[in-house]
Amino acid sequence: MTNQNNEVTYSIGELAKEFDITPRSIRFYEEQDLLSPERTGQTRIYCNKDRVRLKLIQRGKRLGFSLAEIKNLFELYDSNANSMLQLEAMLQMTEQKRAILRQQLDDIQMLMNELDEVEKRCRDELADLQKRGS
Amino acid sequence: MTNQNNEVTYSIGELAKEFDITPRSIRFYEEQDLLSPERTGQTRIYCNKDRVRLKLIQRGKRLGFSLAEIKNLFELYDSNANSMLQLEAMLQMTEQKRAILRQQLDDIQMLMNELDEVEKRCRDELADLQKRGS
DNA sequence: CCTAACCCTAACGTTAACGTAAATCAATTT
DNA sequence: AAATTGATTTACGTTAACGTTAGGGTTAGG
Repeated sequence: MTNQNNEVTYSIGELAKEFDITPRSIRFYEEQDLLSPERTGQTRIYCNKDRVRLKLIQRGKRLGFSLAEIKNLFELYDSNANSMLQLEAMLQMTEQKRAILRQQLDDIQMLMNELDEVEKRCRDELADLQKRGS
Repeated sequence: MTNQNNEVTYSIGELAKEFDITPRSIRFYEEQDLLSPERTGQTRIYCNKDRVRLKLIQRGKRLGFSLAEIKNLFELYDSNANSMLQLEAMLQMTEQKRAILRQQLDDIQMLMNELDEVEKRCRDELADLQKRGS
């Protein structure tokens, strides 16, 4: 659907289906101030910004971030800091998040290497079995 | 300390301090079958393998894995599969985990890009303020 | 002998992120 | 008109990963 400004809108059910989550979750995110959809009477109307946010929420969760941290990132992104102090605080925040991401990159790299080993051992065993078997 | 085989051992307190967690957590991991330390009477004695596992647990948690998934990875690694079926199941598992890690890599890349943007906007603002201020 | 610093078990409490159930309302469909 | 479909609020239930408290044992030092 579209609203009065000809923007695309979504119902809670549509978004739930698209992102494979329940309406309950979407309402919960709103309760936690991660979303703030319009209303038509009682029913919620989601715009494209809300949809993008849902995507970001999923991404954050895949990285093991809590909803509070994700909200924090939203505020970082939306923030219109105007004082030097605020701006410097923001730079600190971005650097902090960056550190976490770097750590995760390291972690992933190491885990991948281990998976390589497991897989190699596994393939060796398989080859061995086939040799014996034939 | 060292045990009868001249291997290095640790008390629960030492490991707790080293990894900056509580003894409670370490005992909980044992309850969940992620650790299985020796005992001397009632008190737990941890060897180097246990220490390594704790490191892996931390890493898994940083990536947002549940303790059950981490245990799963341990089993993957320790497993001495011998049948073709088991081996193929293991290869499936490693590929599955790999897919998750690839997804996380993508997620991290995108988040990093966004942080870049936030930071850039921030620096521009700061430069602007300083120009005005001087 | 007493205290401090460790260790232990047992068991209830807590927080995050929803799940689930009940009761209601509005718009279609049959 | 009755029933289905999809929305709403309210509120209690659930799971994971510990935190916390209570009660008790043992070894080193003063």
